[in-house]
Amino acid sequence: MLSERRLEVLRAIVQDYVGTEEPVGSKALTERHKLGVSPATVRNDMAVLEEEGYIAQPHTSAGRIPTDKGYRLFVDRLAGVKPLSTPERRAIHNFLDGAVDLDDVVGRTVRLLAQLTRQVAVVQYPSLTRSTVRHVELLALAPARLMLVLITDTGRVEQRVIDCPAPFGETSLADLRARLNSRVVGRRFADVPQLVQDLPESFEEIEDRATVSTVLATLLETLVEEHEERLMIGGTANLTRFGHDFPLMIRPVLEALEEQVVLLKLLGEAKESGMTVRIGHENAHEGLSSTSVVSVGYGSGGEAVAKLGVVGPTRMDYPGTMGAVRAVARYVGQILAES
Amino acid sequence: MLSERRLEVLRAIVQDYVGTEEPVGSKALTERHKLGVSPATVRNDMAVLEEEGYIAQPHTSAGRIPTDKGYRLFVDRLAGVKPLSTPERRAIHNFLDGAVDLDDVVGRTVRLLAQLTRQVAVVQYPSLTRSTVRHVELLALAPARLMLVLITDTGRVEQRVIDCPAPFGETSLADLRARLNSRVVGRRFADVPQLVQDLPESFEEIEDRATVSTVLATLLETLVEEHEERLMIGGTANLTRFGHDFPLMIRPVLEALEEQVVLLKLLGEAKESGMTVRIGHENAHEGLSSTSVVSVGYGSGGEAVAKLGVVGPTRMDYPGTMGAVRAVARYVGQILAES
DNA sequence: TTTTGGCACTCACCCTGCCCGAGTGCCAGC
DNA sequence: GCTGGCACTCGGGCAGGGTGAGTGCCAAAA
Repeated sequence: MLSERRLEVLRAIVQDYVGTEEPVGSKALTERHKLGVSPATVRNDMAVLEEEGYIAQPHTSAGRIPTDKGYRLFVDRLAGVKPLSTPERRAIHNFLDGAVDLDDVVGRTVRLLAQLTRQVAVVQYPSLTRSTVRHVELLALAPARLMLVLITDTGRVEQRVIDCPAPFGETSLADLRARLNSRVVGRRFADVPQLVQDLPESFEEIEDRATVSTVLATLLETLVEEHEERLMIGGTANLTRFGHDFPLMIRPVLEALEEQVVLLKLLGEAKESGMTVRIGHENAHEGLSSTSVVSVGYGSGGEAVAKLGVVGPTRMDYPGTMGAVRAVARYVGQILAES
Repeated sequence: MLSERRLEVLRAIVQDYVGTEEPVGSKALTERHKLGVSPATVRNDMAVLEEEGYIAQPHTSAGRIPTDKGYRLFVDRLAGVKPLSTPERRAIHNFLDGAVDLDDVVGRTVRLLAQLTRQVAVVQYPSLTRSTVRHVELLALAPARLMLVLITDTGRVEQRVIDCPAPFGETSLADLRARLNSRVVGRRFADVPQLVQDLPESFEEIEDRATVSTVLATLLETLVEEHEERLMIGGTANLTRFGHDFPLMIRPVLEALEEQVVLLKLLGEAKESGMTVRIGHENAHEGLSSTSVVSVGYGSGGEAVAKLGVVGPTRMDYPGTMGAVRAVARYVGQILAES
């Protein structure tokens, strides 16, 4: 177990390194922080911290920098979540109010987060499976061609074109539309499959049954597809503030960010409730091994419908970032609840 | 007027520089290209080309690199558009077939373009004003709250929540929906304003008129808003291949790419028909002064509904890039026409 | 008039050796 | 257990010399 003072030294190292981006030595530490001990003592403490794997030296005779393990300890035990300042809070409101639709909300959120944290922001669209159905619309584009439009309570709209096996009358269409809606509106998407499974049988005409089956198949497919998970990223220009070695770091990170699958997995791995911080190599993806990901769920009610977060260098201001991420998530939740 | 051989020298310089990314000297030129003259002659030609502003030296006693003006001449007079190879053509088809909706088409296109050109790809969503109306849907979310859903022939879907001044009956709603659709379906969005301007008067109830006005106002607003112009970008990881000085270049470019407004203006400035190539400082935006933008319109019919293109270093393979951009645009047009 | 070979010149780049200073580890003393 | 002192290490910055690609110019050849 590390003594109180050693923890204090670690905290000081993390704070200084985050601020200066340079390895921090014992002398500088005692000057900037009131530790009440001499550099020599700090050196001894540092030696212990290094032995335990919390800090490391880039090379002999350089200062120390925190390791992933060091940041982990810092986040878990040494740092709180810094609440936002009033201007920042006001900025969130100003920025997010006045969004006209879901795309707009997500777009604004991503820009806001990027600006606030000065890092790369990632915002997931509300998940279909955790939303409820607001309306299902069926339009005849041609006699044997339908368009299915799904609208969720979170404002998300999905559409698919369906090629039907046989022409489908306007009456049957209205009928199907009505039955479909009466069954699923207000229900959660996750429950939809079992709510509609007997629909085809309730139609008399054989051709109609076939068409109904096709429609339902498309509907269900729309619900389960991985494609349903969309997200938006922004603030990639902040990658250039990664540090002096950014030319080396930036490429794998950009590549990882381009792979939506990777990002979705990243967010998916985060805890369902509360904030998640994944530091450096804790991230499964190779290219992100020198980044940290701070993510949190957001939603209109108590329940999270999706996640959002930021990706930045492991050397980031954790308290501030966590504060911004949490504040934004809360307010986006409110916005969604209102619309 | 430059002699034939001097043009040939310029072409050789551009080709070599694009390939090697290094200033090209007279000796290397005569070795790699069969110019039929000695290095000394080439040197004289280079001196002339430099005087005319087509090439420049980074510093005394280095080779020459093309200037923006040099690239311009190269693109206009010296280079054709390189047709794609069969595998590339097949890749386009494989990649783009099987897209389920418009988002998917745009997303795949952007990834495809980025991969093919190894540069940053930008794809604009089909413009609303140039599309035709496929359907207008009005849903009652609450007695005095409607959702307006617009569907275009290009598969684009826009929605807006409308707060009405007064409750609106289901009958009136159906009535409005029917009238709206009968007037605008199949028409171009640009024509919608004048097609619906007299709608409010045709309703008897005063309250209904107010609501109808509100709905129409929202509808028209949706059409004209700058917000209607959406786009998607991808392949930003390719920025890391910008050249040795990429750390300096990448930030302004990333910043410019984050500003959708900038990109929209960029595409907007391009010619309506045919391919547009803007080289270096020809781009209005400061941050893009060392990039070139190759863009072209695409659409389902003969008419362009939106544009797509790539952003890359001025030192790019123009013939290849132009070939890829054109080929992709053509095929996306086909896809849209089919759906 | 144009092309060519020759020649002196100019830099960017690389390698080397050097010094400097920040930072360390260790040890003896408090 | 803390502190001050001291020798040691090593990265970074700076100056200097060599190298080579590339140039401009000029006189001779085509």
